[in-house]
Amino acid sequence: MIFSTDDDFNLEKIATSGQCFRWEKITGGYRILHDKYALIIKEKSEGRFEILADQDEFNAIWKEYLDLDENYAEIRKRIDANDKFLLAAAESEKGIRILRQDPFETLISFIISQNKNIPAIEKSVFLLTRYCGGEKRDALGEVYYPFPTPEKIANLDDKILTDCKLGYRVPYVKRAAQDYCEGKINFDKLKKMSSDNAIKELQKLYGVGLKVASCISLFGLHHLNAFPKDVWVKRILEEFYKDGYPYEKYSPYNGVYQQYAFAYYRKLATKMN
DNA sequence: TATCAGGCCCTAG
DNA sequence: CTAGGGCCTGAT
Repeated sequence: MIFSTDDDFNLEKIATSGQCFRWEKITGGYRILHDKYALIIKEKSEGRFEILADQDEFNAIWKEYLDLDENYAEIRKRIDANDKFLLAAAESEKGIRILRQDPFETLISFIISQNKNIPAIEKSVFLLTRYCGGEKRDALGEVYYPFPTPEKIANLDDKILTDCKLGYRVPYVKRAAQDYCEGKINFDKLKKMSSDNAIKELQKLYGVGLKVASCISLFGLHHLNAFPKDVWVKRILEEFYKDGYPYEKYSPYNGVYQQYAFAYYRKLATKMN
């Protein structure tokens, strides 16, 4: 089917934004893996997308995942006219959306992400899905692996997790899955909390610090106000917001602006080198 | 060979 | 409570 949108929606920008680790570039578009699902999507012309899914599947899964009920152009309009850096960042990076990813997948993926660059994260996540098996086929008949269930990960041998290149994160990943299985993590409850409180709760998990907890809040619980501070964002704050960052003014969309700023700054930084 | 990458744990002070 | 060393791994 085809769907159209006149809101910000750029596949490549989302794919490279660092919020998701299972988008694969294919000719003319992407194969998106999410939870146990797969979607083939291609942009046919400006704002017109072809997807290999029927209307029911689109409505049931992908519409929500791609956050198509949110209006990102409106969110961009709230940026302070004097905030030159953020205005430039949003103009350059518009098209990024905050996906509504599966919370458990997000939890595990961002525990894995620590001290890794994006290709390394993608590799580890892929290996984890492959070792867990459950082979499925996408609409083109190609094999993919669903994201493993908590039970599966909780019962994996440490040797397998090590083979996924998880290194010292092996016990973190395992314990997160076990905690979930034991009912110690309630994502529905966390979703209803403020991002600040959810982050505090998430930080109680072994191997989850402030940065990872913030990413889970933003990308897994869809708390658009969560503001992950990695080394790059810290540099942005030092360079452009010496007198303080206007979190209050940008509430409740701090996380969206963080994504623009992060992507833009990284682009500037890589251009320099 | 050393350093760093979208951090976190743990120990010392 | 804050600072700093150590840590799997892969890239440069």
